[in-house]
Amino acid sequence: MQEKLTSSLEDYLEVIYNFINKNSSVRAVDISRELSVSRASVSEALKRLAEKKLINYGRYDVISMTEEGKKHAEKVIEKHNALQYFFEEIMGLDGEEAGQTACKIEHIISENVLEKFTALKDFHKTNPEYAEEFKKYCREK
Amino acid sequence: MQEKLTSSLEDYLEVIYNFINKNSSVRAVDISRELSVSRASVSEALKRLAEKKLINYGRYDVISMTEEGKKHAEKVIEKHNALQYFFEEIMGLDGEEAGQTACKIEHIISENVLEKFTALKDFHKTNPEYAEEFKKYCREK
DNA sequence: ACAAATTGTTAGGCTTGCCTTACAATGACT
DNA sequence: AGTCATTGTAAGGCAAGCCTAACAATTTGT
Repeated sequence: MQEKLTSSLEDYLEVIYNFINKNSSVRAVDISRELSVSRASVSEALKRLAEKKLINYGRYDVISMTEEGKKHAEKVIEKHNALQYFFEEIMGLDGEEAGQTACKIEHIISENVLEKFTALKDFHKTNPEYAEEFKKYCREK
Repeated sequence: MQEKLTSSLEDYLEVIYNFINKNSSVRAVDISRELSVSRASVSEALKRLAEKKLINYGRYDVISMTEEGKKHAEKVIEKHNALQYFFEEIMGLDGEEAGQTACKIEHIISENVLEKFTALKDFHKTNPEYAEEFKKYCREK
């Protein structure tokens, strides 16, 4: 079901999802600003996402997401969050770099790897002493 | 010093480096087989790497690496190894998936993130009980 | 040494993803 | 309603990366 998307299209989808959830709608120009690309590029991306039936969209039309699109976006965001937690809370990177790194890796990891990161997060939450020990180790170097 | 390269060019560089170190020479066709791309694509990539002064190469010529090229390749390989260790020994993925994942992420992470992964590896080697605990946790789920 | 196989290059094509420029549609203000 | 700013689209261009097909150079085998 989950068709493979390019990193770029996943980025667009993610932004659309987040915007709709926050403000209940998105305009092409919002996406363009968020991703720092031209409005023309957004236009193209929307066309491609609509072709793949991940969003509902027609010329000058309101943007909405299909179920398929939502599912896909949620999966990407889930990966993002697991990675962000890992890099920030476990590896001790600052939020900025953790976020940037998560943004790139989220398009790469498989379902299986996501599960591992999620497990690691759960493990860390129930056993915070292990990560503490690692951070101490880093400081002492 | 370290000029930015695309993931693709880093892959070529890595293969060239590994081949030369193993067999003392590389041919375009070796690279083509290793990366599963056409010989034509290799030709283009070699031209681009030579332009960037990472390899020494001319028409029908032997391929050798410049100091700059070696340094860059070694850095990528260092990232690869740190990631491979992480995914295989710490996260418990099988070697195959650990390798594939490392291959993609190696092009993404910063020097800083590399250092973290390296530290985690050292930490894990001196304190194997922490990772053991995590693996146990995974098994019990 | 010469034919056959292998290897490397070139040319031309395709897709993705970006850009700019110019134009079309929409919205907001008076 | 008319004007102006904003927003969206279309057209045309560019680079990276890949491809195939045809051709050139090199190597191999006898």
